[in-house]
Amino acid sequence: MSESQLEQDRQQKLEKIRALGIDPYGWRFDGARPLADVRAGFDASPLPQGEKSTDPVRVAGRIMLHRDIGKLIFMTIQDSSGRMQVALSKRDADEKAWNLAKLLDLGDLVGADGNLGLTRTGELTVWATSLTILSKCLTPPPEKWHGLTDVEARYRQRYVDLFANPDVAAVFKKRSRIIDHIRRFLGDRGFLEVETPMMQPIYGGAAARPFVTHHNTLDIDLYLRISPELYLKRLLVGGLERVFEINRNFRNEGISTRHNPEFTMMELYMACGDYNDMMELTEGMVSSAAAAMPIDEDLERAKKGINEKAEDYQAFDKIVKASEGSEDFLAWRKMLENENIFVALDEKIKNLLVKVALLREARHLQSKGQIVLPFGNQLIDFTPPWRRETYAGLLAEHAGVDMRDAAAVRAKARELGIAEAGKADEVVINDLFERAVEPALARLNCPVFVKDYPAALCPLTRRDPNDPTLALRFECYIAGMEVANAYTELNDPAVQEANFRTQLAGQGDETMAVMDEDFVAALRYGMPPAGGLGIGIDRIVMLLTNSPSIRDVILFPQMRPTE
RNA sequence: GGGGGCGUAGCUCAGUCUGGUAGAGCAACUGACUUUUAAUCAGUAGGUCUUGGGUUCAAGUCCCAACGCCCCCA
Repeated sequence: MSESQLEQDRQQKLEKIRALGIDPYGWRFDGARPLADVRAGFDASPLPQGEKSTDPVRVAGRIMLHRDIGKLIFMTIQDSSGRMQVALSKRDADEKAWNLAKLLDLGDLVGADGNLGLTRTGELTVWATSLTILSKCLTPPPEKWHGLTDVEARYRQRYVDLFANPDVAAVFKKRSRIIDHIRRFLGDRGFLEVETPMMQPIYGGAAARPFVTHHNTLDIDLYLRISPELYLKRLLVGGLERVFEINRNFRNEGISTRHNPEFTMMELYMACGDYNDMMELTEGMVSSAAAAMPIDEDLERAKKGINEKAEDYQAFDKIVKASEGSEDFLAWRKMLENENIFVALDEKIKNLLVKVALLREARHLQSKGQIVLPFGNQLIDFTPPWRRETYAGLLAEHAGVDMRDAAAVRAKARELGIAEAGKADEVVINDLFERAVEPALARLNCPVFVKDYPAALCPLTRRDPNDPTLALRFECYIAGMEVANAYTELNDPAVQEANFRTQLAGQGDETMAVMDEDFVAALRYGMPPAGGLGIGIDRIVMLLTNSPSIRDVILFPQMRPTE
């Protein structure tokens, strides 16, 4: 790899640091306090202007800004909690620290010991007396103002994205918080977290193409799981009445803004329950996770983003100030759009303004007890209870047809330009649903459960005992995304075995395609009736973090290798 | 799979329509500066314009193909 001039410059500085007798790749550095804690714990009141606190403080972070003004050096360092200014004065710092400071570059990791004080402009600053280099940054970091914006580079070099773009780290902190929340939510309700095989000799539990791998010693092919379902159900047989697993599934299919080949799924099974329990769990789990999202922090960050980036726009202050007193989002939004100056604004600034508007409204609604978060240009209301609609009801409402009237369904499909000739009835119904109903669901600003699918569409699913044409299944749609899928589970081994055989004969289009004799054998011991639920964690994180692409919520999304 | 867009300095972007010496800001280098904060000021340097073909006296620019990424549709 050839080094650019910039990298050679940095390499030379590294040698100069070594020549000072300093190891540019540092060692254990104890006691550095998170920058946000230092800031929060600082009390300026006993401190006269210009004076420094006598309490020593130790901090560490990456140098994001560096201002060398001769005999005074200011740096802004960043850790995962925030940023802080560190300053050295030639008069006060020890000589070694001063010489080192003169050799530092943007991106270097440093530790500093000193005392807190305010500068003339009131900026909280660590006035460093000694300085430690923790690691030299040999590759120049992205531009300090715009960060790393190249989408491809952001995904391929997430490690740069994370320190260069603070919003990115915020998303992944939220992701961790959401998953933690789900674990506790289920733990509180008596669910046991388990881990079942990711490498399966027989894959099943979903309709998907698997990845294949090979075990050398056993000399067998193994499949990366497409679902943990058949193992979790075995645990129900074993007497673990409530189990869940949060882990990866792998599906050998396309990649898009909503699909990554490996994705994280929460799957759970509840003995003696049914799909109604699954609805309650879904809305409880997701809405409480939504309520735990830090809207205030998001709002502060978005406002800061505008303040920094919109300096050139004179009308900007006016727009934001006008909004301060307003709790009426719609009026504010309208005002924004009517302002001539708004129309003239840069697209990025406009988006930020809309984002602030949506966050402000979400906060307002949350203060009134609703659970609302922004997603794109809309607000999603997660407040339970969520809407429960039947498949047939939605079809009647949005397509104007009776699901059981095959002729009417076909006529409507033709009217909408769907090719129906030669297709089975259930396929036409499904096409019609996708065309006529799903777009309407996508426009809703709240989650909706779609339940009681036509049995013909889910041949392997347990039927409604009162109406065998209906399957006891629901999917949950939020903002047009399918985020949850649940069933009242089948536990009759004879029916299960027949389903496997039907699948093997090439019929049906859901669940297992491969006979799993051990699974049938397990059912023969008796599996309790149960509700089963799968929730796409990545999609939930997308919704709760206002991320339009699944790649924005997966740290290292799958990319085609270069060269 | 189909359609559209993008790829220029380490980073962020102009330049492509209308072919004619490859540009700016940040970053870097040299110098000045003890309260800066996107520090400032003066000067210097930095390029296989994704890759490969083609058209042309001349290609970052036009044409074809490949590679990678993004968006929309199925």
